[in-house]
Amino acid sequence: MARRSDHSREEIHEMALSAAEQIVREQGYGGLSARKVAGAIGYTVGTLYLVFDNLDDLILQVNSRTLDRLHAQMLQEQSAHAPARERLLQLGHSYIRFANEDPHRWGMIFEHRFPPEQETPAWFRVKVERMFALVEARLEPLAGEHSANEIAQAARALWSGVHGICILAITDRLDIAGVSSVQQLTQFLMDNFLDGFISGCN
Amino acid sequence: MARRSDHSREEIHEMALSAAEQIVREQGYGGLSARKVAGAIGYTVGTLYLVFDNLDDLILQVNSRTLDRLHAQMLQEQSAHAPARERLLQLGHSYIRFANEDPHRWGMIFEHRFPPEQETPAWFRVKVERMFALVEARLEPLAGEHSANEIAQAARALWSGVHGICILAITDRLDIAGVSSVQQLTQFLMDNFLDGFISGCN
DNA sequence: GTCAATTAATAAACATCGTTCAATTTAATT
DNA sequence: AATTAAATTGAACGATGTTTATTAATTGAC
Repeated sequence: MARRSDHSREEIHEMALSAAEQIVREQGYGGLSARKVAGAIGYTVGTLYLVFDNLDDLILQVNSRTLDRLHAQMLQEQSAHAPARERLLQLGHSYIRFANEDPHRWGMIFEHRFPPEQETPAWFRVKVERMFALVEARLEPLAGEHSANEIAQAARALWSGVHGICILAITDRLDIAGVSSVQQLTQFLMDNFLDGFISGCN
Repeated sequence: MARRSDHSREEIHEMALSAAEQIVREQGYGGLSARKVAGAIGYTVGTLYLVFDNLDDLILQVNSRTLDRLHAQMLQEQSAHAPARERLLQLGHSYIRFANEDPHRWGMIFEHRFPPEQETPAWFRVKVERMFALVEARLEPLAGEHSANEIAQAARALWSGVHGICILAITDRLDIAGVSSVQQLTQFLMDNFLDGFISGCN
């Protein structure tokens, strides 16, 4: 096994992903290109294709790591002994903080379209599911007599809502400015939804 | 004023927008290119740049028309004499139906990023605002003693939620299939949010 | 009716993009 | 040292957005 440089295939793989992440952070999804990534790690384009199937593959792996970091941050920022409702709010705030600290990297998860007629990879869905599971877990102790199905539905509805606020705010489609306004709007959505869902008056 | 063909500048403008809309409908945002649009109307790329500043300009104008159609459809599908709460639900269903009937054209409104350091055009914000205004109007009679500010916030929170469900469903990030499931989830979100907001128990 | 001025439209060019692949350089094996 | 196999390159291909010099057609003046 001859190799010209000091980098193994795995090292190049890792270097490329890191370089791509930095490019996306600074220049966004649209600023990412194979040649930029290759240049940043001191190789040529051809080498990238030894390690990735294509750019979509590379992007997918960057997105995978972003989803992992997001999940880890949401987990870590939970204060273990707080009441469930507060922890639910914390999840929302974590999500928004994450998106706001690195909007391009977060955004690429949703900007990137899978090639036509190639469906979303199963492992990708799992990582999204994992996030809903976090919400479900905090929702459960609040759900009273709601069925498991309803809890699952509530988690999806609520979290889609948080995501909706987040993406509209970051892409400047809501006319609100600053993170705190977004946090506030999210809290408003969650508070009212939870009041309704917990149904203090049924 | 010499002209070679039978088409005025305005006609070419209109033809290009129509062609672009069809391309986007069939092939999505990523399938749109200046040469495709030019070819579809029997001209070359150069001609397009006589009529549009650049591709971003063309896309912006397509998006503008999509927002207009969306707004018109939401208005038209309101049954005038239904109670406010039902009309609110109708707005949500209209939105989802619209997105589902032409997901690519709807999606481009949100996929397209304005060039860096060029902020969102004011008229674009107005058209988005106009949609929130529709929601606010239906929310008002339900809002009881809530302030105008709270109503505005509720409209934004609620509609971001509907949008979030819609975009996650269409980009296949929610594991739900079919329009009716999306409608159902939306109704679930709205019902619970409204129950909370109207605050039957304060 | 002819000519000049003006505009419509094109075709070619540029830099960049994703992707492929024959050619080359390096290291390991014999 | 010669052979073999892998690592890496660089050039090529077609497509992209955008610009511009050139060509073609029409108008207005005489």
